[in-house]
Amino acid sequence: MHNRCMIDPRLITLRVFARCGTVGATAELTGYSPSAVSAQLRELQRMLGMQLLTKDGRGVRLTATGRFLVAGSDALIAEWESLRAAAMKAGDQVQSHFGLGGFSTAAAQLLAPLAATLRSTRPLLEVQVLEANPARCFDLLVAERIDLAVIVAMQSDTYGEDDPRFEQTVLLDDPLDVIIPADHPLASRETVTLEELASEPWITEAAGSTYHSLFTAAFTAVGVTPRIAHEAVEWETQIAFVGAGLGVGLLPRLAPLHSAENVVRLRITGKGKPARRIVAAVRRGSISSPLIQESLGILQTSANRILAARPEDDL
Amino acid sequence: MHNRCMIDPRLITLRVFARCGTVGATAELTGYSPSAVSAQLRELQRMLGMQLLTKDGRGVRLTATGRFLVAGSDALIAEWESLRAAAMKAGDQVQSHFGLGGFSTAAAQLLAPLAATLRSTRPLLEVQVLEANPARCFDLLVAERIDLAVIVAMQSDTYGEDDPRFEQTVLLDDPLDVIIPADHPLASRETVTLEELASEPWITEAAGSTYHSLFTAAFTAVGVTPRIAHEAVEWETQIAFVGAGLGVGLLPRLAPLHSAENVVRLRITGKGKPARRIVAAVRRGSISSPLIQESLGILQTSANRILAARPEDDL
DNA sequence: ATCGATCATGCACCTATTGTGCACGGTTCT
DNA sequence: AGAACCGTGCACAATAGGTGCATGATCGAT
Repeated sequence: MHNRCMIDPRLITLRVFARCGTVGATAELTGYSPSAVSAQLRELQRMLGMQLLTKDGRGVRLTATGRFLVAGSDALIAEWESLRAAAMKAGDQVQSHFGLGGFSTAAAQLLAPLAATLRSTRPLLEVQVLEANPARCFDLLVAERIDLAVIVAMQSDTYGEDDPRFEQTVLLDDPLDVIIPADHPLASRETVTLEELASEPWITEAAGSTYHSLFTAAFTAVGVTPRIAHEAVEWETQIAFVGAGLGVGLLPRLAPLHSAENVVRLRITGKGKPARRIVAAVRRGSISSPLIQESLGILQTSANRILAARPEDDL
Repeated sequence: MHNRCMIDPRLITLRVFARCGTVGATAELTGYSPSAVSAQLRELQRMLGMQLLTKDGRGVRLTATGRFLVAGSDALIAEWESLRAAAMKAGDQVQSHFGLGGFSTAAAQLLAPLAATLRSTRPLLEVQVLEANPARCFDLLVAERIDLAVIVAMQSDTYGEDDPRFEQTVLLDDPLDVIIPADHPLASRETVTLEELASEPWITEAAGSTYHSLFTAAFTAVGVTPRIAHEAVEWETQIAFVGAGLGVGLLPRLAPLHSAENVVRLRITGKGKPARRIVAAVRRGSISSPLIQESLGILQTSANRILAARPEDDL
């Protein structure tokens, strides 16, 4: 937790609060206790001589001044990250701690190799990996709990693609496959189109959950409205449902099917080739840091290796 | 000492160290003990994972990385000052502490009225005034011990007129007068030229001291090389020397002659009208802060009042 | 060459900041 | 009315961060 420095940690806490709106959630995200967050915010106001928060029902809310300060602090944070990165580069220095974040399949296939490589090339560096969904990864970046995140790009309602707080780099596009029961009439095919599966009962994530938008986007692209029969939270569960003959589903190429019985994975053809875009995100300004640069290189290498293992028409 | 905040105080300490070069001097300027400064710098290096200092003889010296960091931090500090000022303005907030610095005559004629006015208009604000020479005022600004300084502009070897760390505002030009013994042949005149006094024995500050450059600049402008007979540290002493008939001297209009016996003050005419320029200096970015703005207004008013009391040909 | 001056730093110690855990009061929803 | 939730105040504990003194290293002057 030594990462929170240089810029007063209380300001970082305020930024996290601005994101999640309650003291409790801020505490959870920053790793402090609620009382600590409360005390920090109070102290910050006292120190700056500004009223940043107002009572609002049973919670608290940012004042106009508070929102102004948070908005303006983006540039300040970026300035510092940039200076730090430049100094690290100029001085050929090494940092001691590096926090990584990512979702499960990314963690397995991209972050794990990255961590392993870094561990061998930089033995002094203590690498910490946190598994978290994309939205939380952004939160953790803001909270300075992690320094680099590998996530699925999504037009989140809270974090845009060009958010001034981050810089994002595309690593690879991960196509979505169809999984169907082994005894399904189409199971012997190599490829299918979504149109062919339009009338099937679909299994997906709950609406509003992390990757649900991938599902809807895929069908929107081809103008088909699927019938959602079942909902699952984990890929594993979804696979099991498909194996039990409850319906069909979409599964990203990177998500392993393991040796699931009774389930077949088919590539999707047709005009809409659904895919999820996997990107690396860092705090704005920090991208020129040598460690970040090296990490992005390693990630890109892993991504390229994955791409190289695919049939050409899939790239 | 709550003023040092937001940006890690250790970085401020590093900046002060970069200015004065030794741990001891940094300690004196910042108000810490030498051990504290040493510990801070050590901790800063550990935290950033950068080597900022190297042993150099019996002292320490900045590494290239250290210099880089210090240079880059100018923009960071300015960014924060700017954000803070904007937030104060946007939120119509008040700060609780305000540090002023200036040299003696400025303190008497400009800072004292300013402090008095602020005390009445903003009773909650605790104003602290520090008397210090211009170079030290800049140091104190960097060290964040003061927020505004009223000084004599000078082409210092360490702080230039367009230093990226400060913003300066001209308040007024304070002409230099000649003081001569009352029994001097020229004492009955209203005005003199420096050429007329070229052969007189001059009394001045010690070479290298704060305002000595004013003296040399005045004579350089008219191409005369004065004979320096005596040296004094304080204006009072200089006046006493003149009163004792030891020679003649230059005295800024703002410096009071009190009721010194045997001494006459004469205006200087001729092509070179020597003057010292009095300016207000603040940390870059902070100039748009409401409190700074109000202070500058008050100072300008005081300055205008002083100017208005002068004969027209002297403005 | 020696002695004193200067400078940075380590150590013992102390203080004050800043964290946690728990209890409490206010607010909203049912 | 009651339950759930949210923020905050308080006692207490840990730790960051300060001072003062002693020490070692280096430089300059005698």
